[in-house]
Parts: sequence; structure tokens; C-alpha cells
Amino acid sequence: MLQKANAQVSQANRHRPPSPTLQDVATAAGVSTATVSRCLNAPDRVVAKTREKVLRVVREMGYAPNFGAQALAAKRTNTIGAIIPTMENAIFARGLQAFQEELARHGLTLLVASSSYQPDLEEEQIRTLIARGADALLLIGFDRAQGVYDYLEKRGIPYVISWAHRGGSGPLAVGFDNRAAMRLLADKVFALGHEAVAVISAPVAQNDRARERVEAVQDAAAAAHGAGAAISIVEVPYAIENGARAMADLMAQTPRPTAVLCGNDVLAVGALARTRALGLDVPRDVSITGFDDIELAQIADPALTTVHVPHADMGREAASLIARLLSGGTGESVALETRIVMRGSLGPPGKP
Amino acid sequence: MLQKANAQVSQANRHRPPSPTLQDVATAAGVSTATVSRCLNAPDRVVAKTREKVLRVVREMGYAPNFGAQALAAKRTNTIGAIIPTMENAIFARGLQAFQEELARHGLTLLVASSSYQPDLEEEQIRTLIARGADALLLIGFDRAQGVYDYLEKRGIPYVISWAHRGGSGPLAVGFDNRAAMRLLADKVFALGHEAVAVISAPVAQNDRARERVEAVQDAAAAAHGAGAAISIVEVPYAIENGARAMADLMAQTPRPTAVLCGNDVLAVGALARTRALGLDVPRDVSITGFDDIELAQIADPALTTVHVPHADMGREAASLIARLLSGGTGESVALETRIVMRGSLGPPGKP
DNA sequence: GCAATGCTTGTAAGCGCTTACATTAGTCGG
DNA sequence: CCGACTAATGTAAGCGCTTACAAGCATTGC
Repeated sequence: MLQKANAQVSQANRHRPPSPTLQDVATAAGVSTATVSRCLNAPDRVVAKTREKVLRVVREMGYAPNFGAQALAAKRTNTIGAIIPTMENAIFARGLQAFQEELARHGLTLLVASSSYQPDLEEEQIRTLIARGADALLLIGFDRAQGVYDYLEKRGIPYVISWAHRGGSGPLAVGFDNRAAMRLLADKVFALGHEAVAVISAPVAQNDRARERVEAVQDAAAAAHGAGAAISIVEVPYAIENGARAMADLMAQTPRPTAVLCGNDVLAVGALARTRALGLDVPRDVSITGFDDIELAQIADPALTTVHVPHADMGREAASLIARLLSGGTGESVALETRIVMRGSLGPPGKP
Repeated sequence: MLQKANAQVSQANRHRPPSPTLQDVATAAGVSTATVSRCLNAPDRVVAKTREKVLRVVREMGYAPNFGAQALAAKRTNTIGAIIPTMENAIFARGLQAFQEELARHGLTLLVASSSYQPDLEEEQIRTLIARGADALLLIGFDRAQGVYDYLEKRGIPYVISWAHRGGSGPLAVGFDNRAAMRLLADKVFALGHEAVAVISAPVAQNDRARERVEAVQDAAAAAHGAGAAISIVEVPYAIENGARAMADLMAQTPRPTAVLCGNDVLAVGALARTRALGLDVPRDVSITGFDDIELAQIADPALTTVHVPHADMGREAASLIARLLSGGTGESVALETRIVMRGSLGPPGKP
């Protein structure tokens, strides 16, 4: 493939001495390759004097192990794959940032792909990352075809689910209970006296997090107003503009909802902006809530009442769980706590 | 669709049959390993009939090449490393998203690390990613020790600089002219009649983008009010809270600036929030501008006048440039256009 | 002082794939 | 129908590292 390199590359390629190999180091240090390898990978299996001599040579020659060779011989790459829906949403980007930082602390490197919330793309990415030598994977949410789980098991690739958590057995997960989190918020909304409540959610098919959040609102409605309580639900992909459009539709309904719970802050911020553009007051005319507690939520005016998701902890914990699994340790799922952040966008329903 | 995967890692590891190798496929298909390899990597060097037979066997056996072996033998990993300051800032996260999508389109995978704006950490990450087999690198900005560039050249690793661009020769870059972009905005500010102007910037040491933006404001000031024109400059790391604190300090100065240009939207949003908390009106009492045009900028109230940075184009172009370099093609730097987005946070100075 | 014991180090066999080169099959003009 | 030439396929040599096993060596107990 890489036949003739371009000007820049070929220049660099021209007179470049091949980088030193283990063998070169071994020869220079007057020991065997095995000893050099041990100095690097299991220093205490080599006597101090030898080790120092070898490491000095390593430093002098600027030796760095060849990745492919190491992967081939050791059957591991110290590389972890993560497939997240998108980095466009700050909550995932920041979770990933924390994940990467913690991985780095364990000598692991992060391989990234995004699925754009498309299950088949996610499946393809999973295969790609495994083919690229990922030693373990981080996946978001539980919803995916059984075949994917089977594949993972068959290949024996450890994986951790994040952004969701369920009691009982099942895949290892580091996340939070989406249903419980949203339920708490919805209960607060109903406790304020709202009756006409609507939800703007991401499409719930193939998305357990979104689905559980919606169900939580339905549960809360049933608890507050009996099984008959109906709430409108609008499903649109996560995007500010979609939140705005969905809100416009809801505000045109009769009777108009007095509270709109959104599936995440991005939708909520769009809804909020549109509401104000329509000349309505938040929360007097309508209350709006979000989910995630990203920066947008505090900046919005009025600031969004939302559910704070511990994205950084989640990323960090997931990374250290993976590190533990890879070093042969055992691991348990971790349930993290969310909390409701009360801000200006939620209030009691206005008296008509 | 829903699944209960019984993921016990140790279980999965127990009796797993080894995945098929090239040799297995070759034997099953009744050809040599070379032919199988060619079917996969250079299909047109194999006659159709053989190819179909081999590919069928590949599919049936679920063969996937061993990454390490491939990397070792082919001396390439189809993996690209990117080192960005942080994913916490949406502008980088989104640029990276576009970068990854385009890489995927070329069959390349993304390896990610973040430097937290620390040069030595960046240098370490560069070495790590190269050691991990990255075929090429994406780096942000030009500022880094000469030794790093030397190392890159010595190792013959192609790299592309993003988020900045300079005329003339030098490293390949896909970015925009930070100085020109900020100059345009600053000129508008001065044209409105502002005289007491301040800047809230990220620390400019080791950060060419930040530095050029500050210098652009100084240039504009000199052009508008003569060489003596002094503007206050506050340097704080990018963070909403830091923007807020810096703004509070500036608002306590006498004379109070009538316009504050911020190094990015994150700082600007913090500055804006604090200004309003202080009871001041934007833009009547003080104008505020940002840089990047992330979502926060439109959501802020008043919405931020800012510089729109084509993050997605940048990511995409950088990825395709890298793909071209790796396939032996030649590449040129790309200069992208920014544009000023006028919104409510900038106005003429209030008459005292 | 000698064998047993426990470390340290060396030897060498792969790991699975790519690819230069050798070999064989196929094509075509004469 | 044959020889020359080209296309298709096979052979086998690594790529650089890890690690099981072997060998060497210094202690230690008797």
C-alpha cells in the first residue's frame, strides 16, 4: 500500500536509520533479548546491576518497543476501545475525557469511535475496534442486539457498560439508574401541582436510557394522578433545534402543558429558547427541565432545573474497572448517584 | 432487542476456541496463505473465482486478521493519533468527532489523548501514541519544543497541525488564521467607538492560538488609537468560572472597560454571567465577545458576538489530508475561513 | 566440601501476517 | 500446436517481541 510516499514523508523516510530493536539493545548491553525484555516488563526478575546497565543502554539508544511485535507476542495492546453515541454532546465528551485520563494513569490508551445513536453503526464500530486490537471496550447503555453480546463473549473481550445501571446480574456496568433519577425529578414536578405534563425525549427505540427516563415520568404521573393520567410524548433526536421545534408543537396544543420534561439538557435548552421566543414566560407559563447538567444548563436563562449526572466519576470508575479486569482482577458493577439540581426553570403551574 | 448477557469475564475466557488464522482459512479454502492475504488486501491480484471461494470461507469462519501480526508484518496500523488540549471544550470535542468520522470513512481508527494544555504532557502523549503504533498524528497549534518536531521527523511520522494556520512553509496545517480572525472582530469593536478595551485570554505562553488572538487585539488597538493605546490583559485558564472571576476584576477597575474581548466562548460566557450578576447590562454597560461559536454562545443572554470557527470542516479536512499522506499522496496546508457572528453582546459604548 | 536449592540469565520457539521471489498455469501469435 | 510471455498462485523468509524451558551460578545445610 504505502509504496511511494509524498515529498514530505519520503524526505523523512530517506535517510532514517531503522529504530533500534530489542536485539540491538541486547547486543549493546551484552545480554540476551530475554533479559532486556524482562528489564522492561518485569524489572524485579533481573538483578539490580544488570537492570541498571540495560536500562542505561535503552535510554542511550532511545529504544522503544515495536508495537506490532509486542502485540503479537504478548497478545495484548494496552489499548481500550470506547464507542459513544457522539462527542457533540458535552456530557459524553467530558465523560470520555475523564475516562481517558484514568486510562492513561494505568498505562492504557484510548481508541475512540462514535455510533451517532445508530445500532448497526455501533455494531460495526465494535468489530472495528476489536479488529484494531482493543483489549477491552466501553459501551454506552444496555440496548443492543443479542448477537453483539454473543460476539463479545465469543471473542472473550471484556467490556463495561456505562451511562446506565441495573440491579441484578448482567453485564458489568458503571452508571446510574436512569429511571430512578428521572422519577425523582418527575415526582417533584407533580408535587408542585402540575397536571398537564409533556415529555420531549430522544427516540426510545434502541435507547434504554431515553426509554427509562420516559417511563419514569409515566410512572410518576400514574402515581400522582392515577393510572389514567396521560402525558404527551414527543420523540426527536437530541439537538437544540429539535427541542425548539418540539416545544413549539407542544405549546400549540390545547390544553397547553404546564411542564415539559426533556430527555436531556440539549433538548431542554432548545425548548427553553423557543418558549421565550414565543413570548411565554418560564416557569410562569410553562416549566422546563433537562437532564445531564452540562454547562448549557446553568447558562440558560432561566437556568435549567436538571438531573446532575456524575460524568467524570463515571468515566473514571469505568476506566479503573477495566484496568482491574485486564490485570486479571475481578470487578463489580458500580452504581453512581445522581441528584436533582433545582434552578429557575421549574416552578408551580401558573394560575390561568 | 433487549438482552441479558451473562457477562462473567472469567467464564468467557475459559474454553474459548482460538480464533481462526490466515493459515486456517487458507487450508479450508485449499489455497496458500499468500492468496488469502491477497484476497483481503489486493483483491484484483487474484482471479475472481479464487477470490470468491476464499472470501466465502473467510465469511463462514468469521476470520478477522490479527492486529498485532498485521501491524508487525505490514509496518502500519491504520490508526491515527490525536492529541488535543481537552475534550471538555465542545469546540475540540466536535472537531474531533468530525475528524473521527472522516477517518472511519478511510478505514482509519482514532487514538485519542489530551494534554490539558500542558506542553510536557503533550510531549509524553506524542511518544505514547507513537509507541502505540499511530501511523500519523493530529496536533493542535504550532507551539511546541523544537525537540518534539525533531523527534517526529526522526521517526518519520507524518503529522498535521490543526486549529492554526500560517502562510509560508513549515508543518502541514489545516486551520485558520487566529490573528486575522480576532483582528476582524477587534476592528469591529473599535469601530463602534470603544476605547477602554480589555482582553481575557488563556495563558499565552506555549499557546500560539491564544497569543495571536491577544496580539490581534493589540494591533487593532494600535491601529485605532495609535501605538500608545493600552489594553488590559488578564490571563486565566479556559473555564467559565475563571472568565467570571477575571470579569469581576476588570469591572472593578477604573476606568472600567467598555468592551471585553475573550479568548474563547467559555471565558466569555463566564464573564457575561458574572457581569449580569453584578447588575450591569450587556452591552449597554459593557460589551463582551467570545471566540469559537459553540452552542453556549447562542444560548447565552444576550447571545454572544463571537468568531465562528469551522470546527467540523477542520476535523474533516485534517482527516482526509492525513489519509492522503498515508496512501502515498501529497498534501498541502489548508486555510479555512472564519466569520464574525454578530449577536447581542456587542454594542456601542454606553454614554456615561 | 558437596549436593540441594533458588536465582539469574540464556536459548530458541513461536505469535500471525505480508511480500519478494519462485513456480506454475494460461494466453496468444505464428 | 508450440514457445514466449503474462497472470495467478505458492513458498518461505522474516517482522520484533515474549516466554517456557534449559542452563549456569551462588548460597546454604549438613
